[in-house]
Amino acid sequence: MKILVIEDEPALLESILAYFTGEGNICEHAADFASANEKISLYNYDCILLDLGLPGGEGLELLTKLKQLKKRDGVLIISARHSLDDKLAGLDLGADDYLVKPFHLSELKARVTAIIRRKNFDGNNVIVFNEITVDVSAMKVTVKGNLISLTKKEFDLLVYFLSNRNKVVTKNAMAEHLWGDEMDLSDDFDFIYTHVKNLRKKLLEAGAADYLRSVYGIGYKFGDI
Amino acid sequence: MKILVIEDEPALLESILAYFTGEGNICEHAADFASANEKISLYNYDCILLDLGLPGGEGLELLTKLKQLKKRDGVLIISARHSLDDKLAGLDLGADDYLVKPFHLSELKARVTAIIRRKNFDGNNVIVFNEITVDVSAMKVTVKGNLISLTKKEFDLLVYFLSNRNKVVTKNAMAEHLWGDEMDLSDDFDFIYTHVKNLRKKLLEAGAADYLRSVYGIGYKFGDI
DNA sequence: CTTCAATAACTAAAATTTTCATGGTAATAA
DNA sequence: TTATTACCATGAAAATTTTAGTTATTGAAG
Repeated sequence: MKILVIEDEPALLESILAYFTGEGNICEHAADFASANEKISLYNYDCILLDLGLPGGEGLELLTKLKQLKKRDGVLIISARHSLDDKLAGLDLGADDYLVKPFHLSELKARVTAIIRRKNFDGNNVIVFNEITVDVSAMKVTVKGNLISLTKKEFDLLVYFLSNRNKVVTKNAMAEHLWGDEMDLSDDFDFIYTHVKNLRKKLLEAGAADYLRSVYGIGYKFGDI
Repeated sequence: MKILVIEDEPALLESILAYFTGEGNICEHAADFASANEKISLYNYDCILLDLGLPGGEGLELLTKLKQLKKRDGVLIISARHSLDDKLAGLDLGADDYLVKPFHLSELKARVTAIIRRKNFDGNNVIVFNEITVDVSAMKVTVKGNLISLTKKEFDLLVYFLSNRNKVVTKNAMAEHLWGDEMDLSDDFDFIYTHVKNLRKKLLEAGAADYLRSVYGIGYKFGDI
């Protein structure tokens, strides 16, 4: 999953990033209002971790902005104890949850997972698409009931395709989702073809129908044939 | 196991903490209402030891709070003799057991163990998984009926795997469970591999099937092959 | 002092990701 | 139509990352 961490305290930022990256997520971060504002305007995230005490601006404005932009990123407010009012205001402005500092990283993870599941998978952790099922929390994929083994990139790719089923997804969007801002989008990331190929092959070999179509010059469409 | 000790008398708190930590549990503590309230809201514990005579608030409210939060932490009330009514009220509010001061630590431990067993293992103290059985209270593990000897970490690891069988558990989650929040989760704790390896080896040597799979980049999965 | 478990450090092995080379296919324009 | 170009598919090698396995050090318990 793709997560944006907006936090100005370096130590906390680092440990959050290390934790979520270690869990296999794509993480980006912003340490001040301006860069946070830019990130949320330009990109989409599965979940945004928002610390309200930001230098350079009022964190709550970011929530307003998200609403204006009609984005549907999940937002978890990380609040210092004294800013209870901000916290409640944040929920009013559309944040999905809040967490009071200090907290355990596992608690943070649990809440982030809950938000993502609610937003992306209607509260389920299993996506079903014809003969394909994907258990997001257990990282398990079955085709016609048989478990198949995917690498992380293949898995992420499949989840991304499935949460955008029947829609054309651009190569840029895929790259952005799977590699985050480490990826220079001016590069041509041919290696995405390799991952697509490998995923495709494993699905077909397991007996799935050929749901993945390439869209010349744009990207791919995964969905009903 | 993870235990929260809510107690304001320093001497008693210390001895309880020392005792349970010495038993190999992960312990946290709170000495007043506010911090207790925060802890129980944010985190989950296998068992909470709750002394009702707390500065800063009414301890029984914590039970109400737990119920509101739909938490299922075990709760053992540590009651001064005179507060019999509170004690009974506590049981009404969902506490699992009570213990009148003064008490022997061994008595306390026995009750805590009983609560945890009831909550986590459906009243059994034995987890059975194919040819592996784990007696949680006796810390005994058998494979095909033969007793094998595990160290504390190996044992905890096995119990953790078994209570998350067939699910991918991340290295972070394992670290959090086995070492609590003392562990800096932004470190890479390679030594966890050593414990995994030792556990794996002992199980295999005792004739168990190879139930433990590593999940590249994420962690491990213990379960049916 | 000895022993054993926990941790650390390091090397080897394995798995994954990326790069590279090549051939094919679709769009575009002369 | 055909040449040209950009794009996609594939196989395999290379690079990187992650895990396994060894051995050494620390620290506590007996």
